[in-house]
Amino acid sequence: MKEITSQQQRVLDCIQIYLKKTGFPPTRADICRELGFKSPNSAETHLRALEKKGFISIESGASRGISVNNQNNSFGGDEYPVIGLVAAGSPTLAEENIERTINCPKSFFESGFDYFLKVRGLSMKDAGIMEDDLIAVKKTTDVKNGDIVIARLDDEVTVKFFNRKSSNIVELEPANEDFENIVINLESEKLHIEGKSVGLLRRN
Amino acid sequence: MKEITSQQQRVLDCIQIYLKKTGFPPTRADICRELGFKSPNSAETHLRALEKKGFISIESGASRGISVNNQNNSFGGDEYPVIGLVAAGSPTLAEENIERTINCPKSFFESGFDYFLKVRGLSMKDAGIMEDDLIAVKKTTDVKNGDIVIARLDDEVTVKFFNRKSSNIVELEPANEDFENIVINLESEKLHIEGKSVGLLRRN
DNA sequence: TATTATACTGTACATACATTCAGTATTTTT
DNA sequence: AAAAATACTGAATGTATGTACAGTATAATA
Repeated sequence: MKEITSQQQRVLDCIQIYLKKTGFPPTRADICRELGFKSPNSAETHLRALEKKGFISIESGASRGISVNNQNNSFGGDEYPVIGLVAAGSPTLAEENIERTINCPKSFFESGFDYFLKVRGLSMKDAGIMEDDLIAVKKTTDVKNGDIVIARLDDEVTVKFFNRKSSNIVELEPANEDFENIVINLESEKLHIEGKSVGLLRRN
Repeated sequence: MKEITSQQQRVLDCIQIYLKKTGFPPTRADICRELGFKSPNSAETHLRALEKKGFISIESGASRGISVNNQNNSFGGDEYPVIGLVAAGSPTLAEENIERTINCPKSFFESGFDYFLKVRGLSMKDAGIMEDDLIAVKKTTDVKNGDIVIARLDDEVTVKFFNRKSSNIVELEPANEDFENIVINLESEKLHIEGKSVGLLRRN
């Protein structure tokens, strides 16, 4: 795959946007209209260049016979970051915390979600959450008792069941008898709820 | 969305298959070729019916101006069937066994996969597989010791660890101390390996 | 019983579209 | 310094394609 020029990139983007908007590829004239060209041959030559470089395929003679060569097609879905659950430090979306990204439909986990969190340890094993599992996290502070939450205590981030005992006592409960409940007095300790688990992804 | 007739369904399927294969919608003539019609008007009338019923939209005057009205499907992935793990009967892809489908990128689970299996029971809970989890199953008989396999014994389908003890003794091991190993003598009993687990999906 | 929807074949035609040819100009590569 | 790639305008042409019109026939509604 040779390098693409900026104008060719504009044409490629135009094709993908048109495709997403209408469901079918643009004609030469459509591309001209979108990008302000005045001759269909402007689009034509760009298409030929894109084809030569391997970015698209053109079905000869067919109207709108353009297909984008993108096997790992990220279009339509989104790239979601995978964040490592480091012992210290919050799971922010800062670039240095992002291990990689996963392409996944927006609506994949019912209530929508913001990122994947890679699990360390077995403190939630009885809830079926194992080491290296990816938890789909929705950023929210609106959590109910029984929710699996991503909580930050000082600089420690953990995944636990949320259980509000009283107005200022919260228990974070593991799902593993080898671990103990974390009891937090909100008056003396600072608890930050990063979000809650809305799903899980495991890849063998 | 009114009900679709079988012929209209064939046309709709044809459009989606064509779209997936080529990247752009078919012409009336293409549909005729695919489905054996001899007049472009056959395709035309079916398209009009599908449009009237809301399954597709047609851009008037535009070549190949067909778009499938499928809000949760503009994604460059595939529809994978979800099959219930019924106590009796094999998890075939027969239509009556398919609970629903999930749209998911082809490459979502590394080695590729064929369908999702909805888990019943807790026999694999220590492996982090809980009730109602969806196991991504790759159809294969090439399994190694330690793989989580989908096995059929007579008409019983189970998910267990695979462990070949000798040339004709296979053990299927649960991951839950409340359950016991299933020892199979291949000479007297018939074991069918449906496939193996290549991932897991859980939606809260 | 009349009417509408379904399910086709077959012909015809205007136009939407791909594609080629002829230019001009700038930049990059050889 | 020559050749090739990039980046356009503008006009022309053949055909790919949507679409309307004319029929035939059966099943489902009203």
